Amino acid sequence: MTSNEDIKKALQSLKNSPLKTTKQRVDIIKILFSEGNNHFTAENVHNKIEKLGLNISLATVYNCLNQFTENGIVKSVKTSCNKIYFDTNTTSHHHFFCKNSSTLIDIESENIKISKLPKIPNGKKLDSVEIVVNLTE
Amino acid sequence: MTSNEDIKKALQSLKNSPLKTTKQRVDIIKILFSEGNNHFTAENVHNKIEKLGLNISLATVYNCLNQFTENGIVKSVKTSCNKIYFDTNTTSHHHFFCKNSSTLIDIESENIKISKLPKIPNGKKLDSVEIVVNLTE
DNA sequence: TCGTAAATTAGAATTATTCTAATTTAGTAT
DNA sequence: ATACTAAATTAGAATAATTCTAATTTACGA
Repeated sequence: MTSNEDIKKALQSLKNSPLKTTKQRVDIIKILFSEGNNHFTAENVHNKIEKLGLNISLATVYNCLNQFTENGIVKSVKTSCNKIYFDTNTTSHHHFFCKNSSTLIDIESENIKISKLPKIPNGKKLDSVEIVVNLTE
Repeated sequence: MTSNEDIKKALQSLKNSPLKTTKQRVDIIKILFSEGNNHFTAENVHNKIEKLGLNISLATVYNCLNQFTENGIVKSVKTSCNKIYFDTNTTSHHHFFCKNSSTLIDIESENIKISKLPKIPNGKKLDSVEIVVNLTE
């Protein structure tokens, strides 16, 4: 799929969500989805915004990314480096995390298999399984 | 194993490490290992210290926990709630994380199995695999 | 076009953690 | 025992990522 199609799809998701279609949100979606599947921190996105000469405050970037996450437009990933990454791949998948370069790389579901899961403790429900394969260089 | 034995073992590890055996470190070890395997944030440990009427600064708690981690006396676990937990279980294992109560529960290695791992990207080395099974209530 | 709830914003606040630099201490050598 | 020195402790400042506040602006249905 070309990045143009990705952008169109994400903009459509935005329209289908209860979120209003503002200039800022459209710009942020264009930045997020212009490179295919990718991982961004709020800071990353804000830097791109500044490079493009756009004017969107960091608070808005955080607001948008959080609301995009709540509405299934992006996914958030917590890593061992205390930063939240936002992932344009919203399918169920896992990650490599390179500790040296603080880089995330997707692991598609079919490339990793769990063959045994422990019993879920009483009174709790399974929410999700997150696998991070940590790498060094 | 009784908690007394756990404490003794941990104090022995401290002696075997290059770290000096200070009153503060001994007190912190006693707190950590008095309940068997457990998970603590630095704040948790500091609260217990205050309840016991001891006087150890939060900075020292952080210093000690980090050095204990470097020296294999405890293990650190990062969770999706941006806090570092310190785990008295230093064996290779995984975790349940309950999002509602921010509680960690150990999953012993034998109770979870990965049967397929993806190819490690070129130029990188496998460091560790972390599995977190997220739960809700 | 208006009205209103939602969005944006700058900057302050918060939270967890680390740093700084002065003081104290542990453990070794004398 | 004593003195020495590197390591440890400490209070408080600093940092970093993120969230909050409250004032202003905007989207969009009536």
